[in-house]
Amino acid sequence: MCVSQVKCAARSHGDSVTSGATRWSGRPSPASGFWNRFHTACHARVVTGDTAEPQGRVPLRAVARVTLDDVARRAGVSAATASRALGDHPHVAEATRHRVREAAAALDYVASPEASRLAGGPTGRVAVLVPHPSRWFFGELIEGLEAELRAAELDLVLFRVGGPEDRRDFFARLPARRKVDAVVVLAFAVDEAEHARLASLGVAVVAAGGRVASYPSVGIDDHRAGRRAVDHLLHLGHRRIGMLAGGDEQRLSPDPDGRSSAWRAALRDAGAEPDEELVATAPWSGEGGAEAMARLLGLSTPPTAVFAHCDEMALGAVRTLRRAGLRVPEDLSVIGIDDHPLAALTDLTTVAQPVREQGRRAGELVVDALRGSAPPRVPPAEMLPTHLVLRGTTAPPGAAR
Amino acid sequence: MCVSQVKCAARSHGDSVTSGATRWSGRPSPASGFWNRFHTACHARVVTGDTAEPQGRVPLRAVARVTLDDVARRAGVSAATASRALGDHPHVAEATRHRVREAAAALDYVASPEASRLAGGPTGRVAVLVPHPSRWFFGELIEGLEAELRAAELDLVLFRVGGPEDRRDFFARLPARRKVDAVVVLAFAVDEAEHARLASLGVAVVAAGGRVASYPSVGIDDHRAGRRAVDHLLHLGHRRIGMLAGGDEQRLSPDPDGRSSAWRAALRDAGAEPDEELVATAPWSGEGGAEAMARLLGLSTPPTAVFAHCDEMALGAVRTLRRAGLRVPEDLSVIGIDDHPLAALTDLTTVAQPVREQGRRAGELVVDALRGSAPPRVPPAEMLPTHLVLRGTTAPPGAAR
DNA sequence: CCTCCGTCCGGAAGCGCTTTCATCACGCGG
DNA sequence: CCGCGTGATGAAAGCGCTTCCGGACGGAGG
Repeated sequence: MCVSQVKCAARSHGDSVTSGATRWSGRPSPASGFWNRFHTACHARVVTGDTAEPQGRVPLRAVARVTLDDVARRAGVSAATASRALGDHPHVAEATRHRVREAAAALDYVASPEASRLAGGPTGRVAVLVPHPSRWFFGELIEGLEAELRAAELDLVLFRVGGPEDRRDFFARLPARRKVDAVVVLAFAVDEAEHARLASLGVAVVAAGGRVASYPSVGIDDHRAGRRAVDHLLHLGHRRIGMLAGGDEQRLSPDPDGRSSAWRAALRDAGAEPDEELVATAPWSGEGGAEAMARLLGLSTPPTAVFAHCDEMALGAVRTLRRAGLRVPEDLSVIGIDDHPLAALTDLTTVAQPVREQGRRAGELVVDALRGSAPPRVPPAEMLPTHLVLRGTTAPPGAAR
Repeated sequence: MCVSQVKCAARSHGDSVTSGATRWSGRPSPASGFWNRFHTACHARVVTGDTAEPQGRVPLRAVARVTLDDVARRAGVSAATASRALGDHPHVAEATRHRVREAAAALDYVASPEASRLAGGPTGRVAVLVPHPSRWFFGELIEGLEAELRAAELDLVLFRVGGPEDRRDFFARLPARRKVDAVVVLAFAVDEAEHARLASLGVAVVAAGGRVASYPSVGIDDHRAGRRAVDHLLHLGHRRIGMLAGGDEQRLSPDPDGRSSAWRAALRDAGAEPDEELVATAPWSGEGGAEAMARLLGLSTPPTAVFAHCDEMALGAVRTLRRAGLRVPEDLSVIGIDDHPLAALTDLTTVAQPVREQGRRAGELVVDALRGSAPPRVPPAEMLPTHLVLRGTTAPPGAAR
């Protein structure tokens, strides 16, 4: 067929190719077809048959591979010197360094990351472990992280580590192995065994969107954020306050009890004994919140206000309430945490947290770890500020006129 | 300080190290500190001073680097044979292959991607170009893609290509260069110059979330989806139908006119001349939709229904309407496209599209391109089905009792 | 005037893998 | 019983880069 290809090497050695070898390179295996076509294009020649490629789908290799040697030659120095010059090593004459830089720029030279890494350099890659990329919170975190990593010329490799089996699989196979310089763990707790496994990667680890002991981390103070929310409801006069808690079977939250304990503490401080009956646990989603809210409505004495662990859950609760014919906030107040963009649209009162900023800071921590000389004695655990955003889903109890 | 390190090599050659060399390796440059600490740990020894690391932050390198040679030795074969065995090449005895596999498994061997790539193999990495990772649509696309790529043991490298300057920067610097086997472009159009640049990467290109001529792609039929939405409104009896169009300065949508042209065509087919006054263009966001809706409300004769290019815009519109004291759908109907999870929560009527599935299929196309032998003559352009989801934001005009 | 010690640079040795080429053992028809 | 094709294997040559070593060179110090 027109896709048959023959190695130059084989060709250049005359027709001494054995039929076996020819068969092998002529019939691309499932794993080699593409590589023949693209990656070894510089060694390969396409032997077009009668049905020549109509689409102009000839090998795409358009840029010639510029190597360090090319740069060195152009600058009139050796490859060793060129490498030193580009790598900002000392003991290179200023003039030489300049010449090499110019040559590199002129040739549009980009070091091969593979060769560089193989010879002892860094990979320039950072792994990001994320439970659920499509949730706004994680998307936002990633966005902040990406911006920072890009500025540092690091690439972001995404690994989804969602359900328990994903998680097991990841830590068992450790696909990030030998592939990255650092790992960022987004918003989930890492247990002892996993910690050990991660440590065996021999890379820097940073946590974002929550705290992980023993790693540098950025996050918010969950307890404080929770207090802000519950205190707001208490301040409005509510005493029977329900809680829609994010389920945490997969330890998605490093501080699963922060928000929950805040609810208890706030109620106690207000002189109201927390009633565990008012806690409904469900997945961190709109559906979860809707379902949990329904459970609370089934109580003989439903709450007059609910505190949801996140905005999605809060919005789910609002839907359940509306469907039940209840008015928000007149009949029941709802507050969340996050300040999801849709919270503004749906007029949801919430406690805002700077999510993208958390990603950004995590990126900085990574860069520090990679570029910095000495790691800090005690891993920094940054807490970014949160603030209450008053909107239309909270009001004093019995506010209906 | 306690972080000073000396190369084993330098040490083993006795104390012939020059003071210059010592100075250089002893004082980690901004770019080398971390690498000394982690990556070249196997060549380095930590010379702890009096202030020994108290945190037990000794070099983390815990796993010994297992090389192909180790595997080969254990299996009692040469490295060449081991490589062939693991790479599924022919001409390897079944028994040998088996032995090598076992040895590799036992040693927990993972090929060094750098070395592999350098020697002509694939990188096992796929670049994903995404405009806006925190938007649900893209997150979902990424999630689908990731699942598929993971199954094929490919890593996903994320590049945010958002605003025009990002875009220019990306295509100018082409950071994916020499780093990936394929590129997936999410939901944005690629112009001629960019196409050429991408082609120069010498990798496979796939588009998802929209069509891009000359690349294999997956997406939905925007025109058809738009028709479904507008036809629904027409069917309910609306004739004065507004449109909240997603702004497309950055050519975020490969088929910018698909949804818009659907609106025109549907109206014409229904015997109503489309009134361009009823088109409000704004960013693809809740805020954008809210603002665009406000503009339409300012018309002397506002529409009785609006078709939004996406659910976020539709939700923004709903907020504007509520704030204006209008009831949805009694006073004005609203329909979107996407079936965003919050659409279900907010009872928004919409045209659902299988976003995650698009990501998944894009992943398959990538794998096909990489593993497949011959690229298809004409790049496949898959259209995934959409369907109308009836909820509570649409009703016949004047439905208020 | 001759060391000694810097600076600056080139040669060369790998990094861990894939692939080519040569070799070897085997079984077969002549 | 020899030559030869065939399948299985090993030795070795790179891939492009970083880094080590030592040589050349020049100025300071004896």
